[in-house]
Amino acid sequence: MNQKSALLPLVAIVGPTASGKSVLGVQLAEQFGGEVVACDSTQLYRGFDIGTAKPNLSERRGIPHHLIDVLGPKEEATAGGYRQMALPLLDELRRRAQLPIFTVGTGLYLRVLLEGLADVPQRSEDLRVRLRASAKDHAPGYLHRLLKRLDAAATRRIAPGDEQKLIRAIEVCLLARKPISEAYRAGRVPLEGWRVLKVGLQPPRENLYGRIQARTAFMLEQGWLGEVQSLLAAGLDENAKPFDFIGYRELCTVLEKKITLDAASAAIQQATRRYAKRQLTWFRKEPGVRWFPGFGDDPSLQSEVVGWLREEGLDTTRGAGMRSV
RNA sequence: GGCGCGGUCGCCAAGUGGUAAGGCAAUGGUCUGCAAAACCAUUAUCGGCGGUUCGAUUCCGCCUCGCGCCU
Repeated sequence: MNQKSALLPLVAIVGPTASGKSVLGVQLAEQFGGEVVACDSTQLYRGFDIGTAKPNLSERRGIPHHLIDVLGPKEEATAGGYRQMALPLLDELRRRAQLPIFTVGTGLYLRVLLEGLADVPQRSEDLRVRLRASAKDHAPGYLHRLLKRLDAAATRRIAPGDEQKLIRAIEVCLLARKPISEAYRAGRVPLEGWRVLKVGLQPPRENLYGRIQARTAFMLEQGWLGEVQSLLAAGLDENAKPFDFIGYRELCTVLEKKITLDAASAAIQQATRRYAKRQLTWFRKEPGVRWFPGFGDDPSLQSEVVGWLREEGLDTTRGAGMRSV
């Protein structure tokens, strides 16, 4: 990293879905002269707008938003891929003296951005297909035993039933021709040159669940079902990755007349609650977060956040609060 | 009013005279390239009262609630 460049501030807003990260992000961008960077595995995809809660143009209030709509439905979002897109973007924002404000729904992506990734091969769909096939041909526990032969240390950290993680570990061992735990020991290259300020939104659980209910209804009013219909009408494969996002599968089922819209709505709310719960579990362990107990669209919470960021040395007097700290 | 069937965790649902499967949900957690994913853990004393019994959720009686049928 360039040692001569000053340490610049970077804001990351973490919190569960529907906690108001996007609204707060725009607010902070206006106050401190910044731009919003989505850190969300689903907002990456073009065409999947309503269900992924992308802020629309008027909600963006003229603030540039990045890393939204950058993938087509057939492309694969990955944590490493996200980092590769985010790093040059950060360079650009640094050059333009804009405060980067990440709205983080996908905790893994933020961690990978900040801490880096071990130098190991990417996923290989071919190899995965073969591994899954031979797992079917063998007795249960095959993948677990296979990994144990390749890397006993790694096996201890993965549950025998977690096929997804077993396959990834096996894949890395085979492709890298060395144990994955050895590759991990070599360390990773963290993000440098930025001082990361993490703002955590933590509204009371019951209120959050209420928001989820209201937002689901609102999304449906906004024409979510129609969005799904036109995606399918445009010829998109229903098996494309983004259709796995919360709600899209359910709404496909509604279009097939297999369930009612009300049933879909209930299922969507439930899936969203569970997702929020997992996010909270993840973020609770995120180091260095300054937590605020409420929603990002609450003006009093917003001013608390602004106050905290000022204390941390951010500058609101100019558009670009890019004073070195 | 009578007859029949049935009341097992928030929901669905097995089951046995010796102290209650499973699924879903919920909650907690794990996670270095599918993460809005995947996985792991935890959660009941069987409608109420009494009887029989060494021991009943399981057998008997009464009560209660639900469903169906009949008059």
